[in-house]
Amino acid sequence: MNIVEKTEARIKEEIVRAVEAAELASPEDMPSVVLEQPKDKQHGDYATNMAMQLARIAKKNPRQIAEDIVEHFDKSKASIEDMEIAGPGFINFRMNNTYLADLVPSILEEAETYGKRGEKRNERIQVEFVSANPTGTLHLGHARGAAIGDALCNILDAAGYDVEREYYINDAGNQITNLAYSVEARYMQAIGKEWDMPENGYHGADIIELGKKLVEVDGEKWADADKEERHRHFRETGLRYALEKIETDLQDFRVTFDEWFSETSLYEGDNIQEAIGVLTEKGLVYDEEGATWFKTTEFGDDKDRVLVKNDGSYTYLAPDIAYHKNKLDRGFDTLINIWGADHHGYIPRMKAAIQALGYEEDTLEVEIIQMVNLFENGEKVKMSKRTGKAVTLRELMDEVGVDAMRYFFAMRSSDSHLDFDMDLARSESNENPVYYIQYAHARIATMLKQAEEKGLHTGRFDGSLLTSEKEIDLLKRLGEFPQIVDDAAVNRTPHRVTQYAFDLASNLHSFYNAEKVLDADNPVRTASRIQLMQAVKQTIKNALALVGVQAPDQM
RNA sequence: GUCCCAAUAGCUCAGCUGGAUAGAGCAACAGCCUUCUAAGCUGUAGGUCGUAGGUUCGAAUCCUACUUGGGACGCCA
Repeated sequence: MNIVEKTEARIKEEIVRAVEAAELASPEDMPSVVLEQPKDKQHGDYATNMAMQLARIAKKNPRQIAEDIVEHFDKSKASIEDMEIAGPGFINFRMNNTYLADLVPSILEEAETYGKRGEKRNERIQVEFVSANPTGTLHLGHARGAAIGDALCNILDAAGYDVEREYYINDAGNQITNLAYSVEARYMQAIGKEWDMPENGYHGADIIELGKKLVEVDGEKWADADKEERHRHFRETGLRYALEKIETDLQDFRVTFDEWFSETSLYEGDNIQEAIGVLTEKGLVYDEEGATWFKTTEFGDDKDRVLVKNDGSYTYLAPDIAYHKNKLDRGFDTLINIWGADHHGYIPRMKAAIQALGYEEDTLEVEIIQMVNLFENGEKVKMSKRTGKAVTLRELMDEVGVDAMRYFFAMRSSDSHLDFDMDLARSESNENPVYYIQYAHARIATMLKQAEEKGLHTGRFDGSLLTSEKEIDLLKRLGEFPQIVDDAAVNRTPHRVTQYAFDLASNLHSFYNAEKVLDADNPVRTASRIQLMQAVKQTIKNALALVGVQAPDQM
């Protein structure tokens, strides 16, 4: 806990104590204390609505309750200068804000761990995201999923959860067979044979290229090879090639995974039969019209779902249930799946599976990522100019850079559609929030460098000199950071962090224009402000790191 | 037809699990560089929170119905 959190906790404790002392509520009836920072500074530094919450319990007028609380409140318990009752019964606290300056040395000491929770929560969370089929390149939907998923993982980790990132490789279905046949066809064509592409083949240029490459590597040795062996080979190489490409794209996008989980591995073990077995034992499986069904309606789904088709093969759901059983068997407390909006209809049956396997419905959380629309020159970009197909993650990365993409994709609540303005993302101006924030960081870097050149960089820190309005604003903002991270983690809302970085940058720019840091005539204040700047710089960097954005020292 | 998400300033969006006069950014208007990066700052203007009900001390927030936009409703993955 930093000094701000400690102070807030102390105020809350004292509110509870005062309520009890005034005999307004017993401990059982005690509402949870809400302490908020009023939007309007006129209302003080903190406010609580406790009196209103108690109105029903104490059966008294809220303003009268507020007076009782204030009467029994010991102001010396926290750095409280003044209290007042306002509006319908708010109690406003005006703080003696000098305590805030203690933040600076503590942030500098914590450095890159500032914002991170000290103690672990002992909760293991697995986040599965991207999981794009290995049959093509990653497009923008995957990119947003990757940006939000990775940011969420960073945030959960910072908030004290044990996090594992996983990518589920759909390497077992028909699509992979099609991929194998497509690679085979391109290989054969590359050595001059007439060979038709499969009906649902992948016609992308990359597969043509792969065909040629395989000829370079192996010559014509596969032309007359045993059919089964040949198919296995093209299947494996096609897969490996596609996965490598995906992994490279993601790495360049600064997203890495702890685990790449293969669907095929579920088939190799007895996992799918086992999972179906568990459901069968519970009487949740039946046969009808030659297929095997899972009674998902028992758990609120619209209709029951097929597990085994009448041709004996599994639907997608069957291995997916086995997969989730596997995840649960690995001992995670919570599973978070990040899915595109087009998969939301799948949630009820997957939640049904989780419950059928004997777990609480909430053990699985599904975060739905809404669609991305690209805009350029004010117009919607439907297709890539280069390929005529959907714009890929790689293309956009080349166009606007990773920082802009990571920030833009994470900056909106995930359940709201995202309009991605390419001109804005590329723009090097204050309109672009990424530049705005990075510029704040770079500005500080410049100041620090000059301070060093002028020999002003060393000196005693005296927090009592940081009392201007802008300095207090900055300090308050700095103090919020751990709580923001915590909120973003608990509510699964990474955009809170992008928002915070922007607000902090805004406070910095505002301070910068109002006050001068480097002042040779005032070395102690200069040293104190330099350390404040270092704390701001560190915090901006930490916040950006959570969402995968770099913090350069110069622009 | 059923289900999910959205609807807040001209535009793009926040709104911290029900609180005070609903906030940012952009666009508009008016200012600020002999001073640490003007890629910045300060100010003004801009709102019936989609509509209608309901819940209560109090609703953008919770409930119901409706309207509009997007998506999903396979023995595809």
